[in-house]
Amino acid sequence: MSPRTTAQNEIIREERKAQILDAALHVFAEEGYHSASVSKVAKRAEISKGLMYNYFQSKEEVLRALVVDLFEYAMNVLKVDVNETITDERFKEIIELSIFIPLEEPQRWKLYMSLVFQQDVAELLMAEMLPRMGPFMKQMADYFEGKGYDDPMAMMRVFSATLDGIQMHCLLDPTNFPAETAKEYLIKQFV
Amino acid sequence: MSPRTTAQNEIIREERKAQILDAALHVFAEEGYHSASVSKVAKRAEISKGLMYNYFQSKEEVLRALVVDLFEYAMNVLKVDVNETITDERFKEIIELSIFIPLEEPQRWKLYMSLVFQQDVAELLMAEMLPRMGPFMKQMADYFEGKGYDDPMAMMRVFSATLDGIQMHCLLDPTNFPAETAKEYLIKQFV
Amino acid sequence: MSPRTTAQNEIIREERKAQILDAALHVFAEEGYHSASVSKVAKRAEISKGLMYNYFQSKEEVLRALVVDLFEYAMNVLKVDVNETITDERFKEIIELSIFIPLEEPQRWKLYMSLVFQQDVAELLMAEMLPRMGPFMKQMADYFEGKGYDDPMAMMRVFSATLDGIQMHCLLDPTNFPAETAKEYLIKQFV
Amino acid sequence: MSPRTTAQNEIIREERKAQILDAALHVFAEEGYHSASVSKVAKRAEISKGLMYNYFQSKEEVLRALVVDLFEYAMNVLKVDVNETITDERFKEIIELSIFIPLEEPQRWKLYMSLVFQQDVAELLMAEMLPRMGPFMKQMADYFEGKGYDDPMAMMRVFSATLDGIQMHCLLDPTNFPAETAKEYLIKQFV
DNA sequence: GATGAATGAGCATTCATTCAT
DNA sequence: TATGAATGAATGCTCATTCAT
Repeated sequence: MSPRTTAQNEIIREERKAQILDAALHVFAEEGYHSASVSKVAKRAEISKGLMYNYFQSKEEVLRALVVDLFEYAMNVLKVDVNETITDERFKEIIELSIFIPLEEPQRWKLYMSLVFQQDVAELLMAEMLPRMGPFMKQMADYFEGKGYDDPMAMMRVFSATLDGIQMHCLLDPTNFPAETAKEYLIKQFV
Repeated sequence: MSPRTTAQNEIIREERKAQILDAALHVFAEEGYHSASVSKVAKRAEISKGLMYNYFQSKEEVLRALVVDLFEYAMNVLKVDVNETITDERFKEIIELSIFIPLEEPQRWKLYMSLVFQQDVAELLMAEMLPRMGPFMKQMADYFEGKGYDDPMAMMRVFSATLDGIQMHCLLDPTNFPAETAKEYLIKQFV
Repeated sequence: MSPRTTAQNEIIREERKAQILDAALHVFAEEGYHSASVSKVAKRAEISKGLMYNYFQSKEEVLRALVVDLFEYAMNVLKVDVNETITDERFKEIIELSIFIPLEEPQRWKLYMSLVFQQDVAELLMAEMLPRMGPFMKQMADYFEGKGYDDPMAMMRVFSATLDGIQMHCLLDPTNFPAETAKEYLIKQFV
Repeated sequence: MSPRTTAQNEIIREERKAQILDAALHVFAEEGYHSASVSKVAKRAEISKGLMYNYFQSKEEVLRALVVDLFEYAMNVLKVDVNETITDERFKEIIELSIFIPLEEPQRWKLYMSLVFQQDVAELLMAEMLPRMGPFMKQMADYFEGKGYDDPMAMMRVFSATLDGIQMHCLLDPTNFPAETAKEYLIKQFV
């Protein structure tokens, strides 16, 4: 019986991690991070409770990993490349993707939203997110600068806030919120 | 000889209730509804845990009372009168108040925001809020109708979402968020 | 405002006590002594919790009083006179009354039965009951002695046990238990 | 390398369950089901409170298991075989065993008796017991039918009640109750 | 790598009892 | 006499985490 090679182990580990994070995403989103129990996550991941602690040091560590994942996922679907210069066309695309993508994975986004306002968790969240967000925000500020705004940084923040508000309402009431109207409105105002 | 009069008891009860709700507001806002313990609320209110249950049937009932309070407070500070017709001047006022008032009582608003995305709690929240919100939303839709928008209801929702997004960012980063820019932007776009 | 006279107070006290005991009987019987709360007893008696402690030192004291009451009630309905000599006719009457009276106030008897097997309560119960029971048991033993039994005391205890068993089953299943058959059986065997 | 095998775990589980039930039996019997605390049961079982909930979903579930156990134990010691026809000899044996067996494990029986009259618990108890009791009661009714009684079912119930009464007194006062006299009396009357 | 038995601190809630009025 | 606000210890139960295997 030859033992698994290190490489094989690495693959197994990655798979297991993904499995756990996927389970955690659903359970946390459904019940809220604090109410959700590690047992339930383990059960959903079809592994033992003990094994979870082999992969993540604590429940909080699972959350942290989830948040990092979320960010990477978001950057991917928005096709962010922090080195390009944003054109009007590209800006429109960002708006469209931002509004419609959350609807494809509402669990992920609801979880994220629910965390932002949980003071104790938010700090952890921001510690992970902010450094990663910076370049993207800079990029958008540059776009607004090109548009001739006095205070492009401020404009970028107003835009971000507006977009977040619309995403939020889309998530909370996906069937009734007028996403299309919102999209057109955003494009008219900001592009 | 005689015990406390009914009136005296009524006063005590009202005071205590306010005391408990105030404590709960802070503790829930700081730690999130689920993480916060009844013990901590009681300690902050400087009463015994048992007494809390003399005033509220459960932790959830405290939350419910808090939410009702919040709504009434919001309607007051926005000086809402659902029978008036909203003028441009009045609409400007609503925007200004909406942006700056949360900053005066950030705890209240953070709590509210944290609840919206807590799936299990959100239902409870919406059951209390929606019927109360309806008339105000209608009033704003009428304003947009007067402005000649094709779909005033949709516009109202986009406006609400935008405003919520801006309030949210104000709350999360009060020192850096450009509230003044946001206000001017909202007035320019919607009034 | 003249104060109440001592005599008037005494009457009020007796009434109140009866009121409390009646409430306690029902609440204890319905929920069991331990599960029943003093609050509920007070509510049923339509007095304040505090006042209960004016009349009884503790929940246990209420129970004790209830048991004493129960015993007196039982002795009354059985028309016990410890000085008479029991005749066959009288013995038949005791059997009949013993079987059918519990059915008229099942609450009282169920409570009593539920207490007998609650070790902690049973001691208290027996401390109150046994001294009061003694003479009546003696009286019955005398009856069996007259019947020529070798060990009349033993016979009395077997009879008591039999009677208790039948009472118990009557109470537990009043609609189906063949009380009439049981009565006839007892009379045939013991008289 | 590998964790405990399923078989090993099964053994541990069975042992622990027995340990908990044994502890619960004593604690419940001594203090009554309602008064007894889960903590005390755990302490007596020399395990943590938490572990109890690994084995039983609730305090009530422990009780239920105890009752089922009790019944099985009773059927065993009475050597019940619901398919046999009861002879006089066998009937005598049932009487003897019924009187003397409770004395060997008084805790078990006292617990059982204490539950019968605890209205809320009794339902649970009967739901478990009645379906199991039925065939045995039928068997005894058949015996009385064979004896030529008019209403063998009624006779069976009178007999059961008598037996219960005698068991009850035996348990409550094992040192003084004339068990031998009772046994002879029962045999004389019913066999 | 993997299990699940085991822990102990913590939770929301209840309740007998006290006491200022 | 009468009230009910107030207490604090106790209750049934949950759960993140540890650890022997």
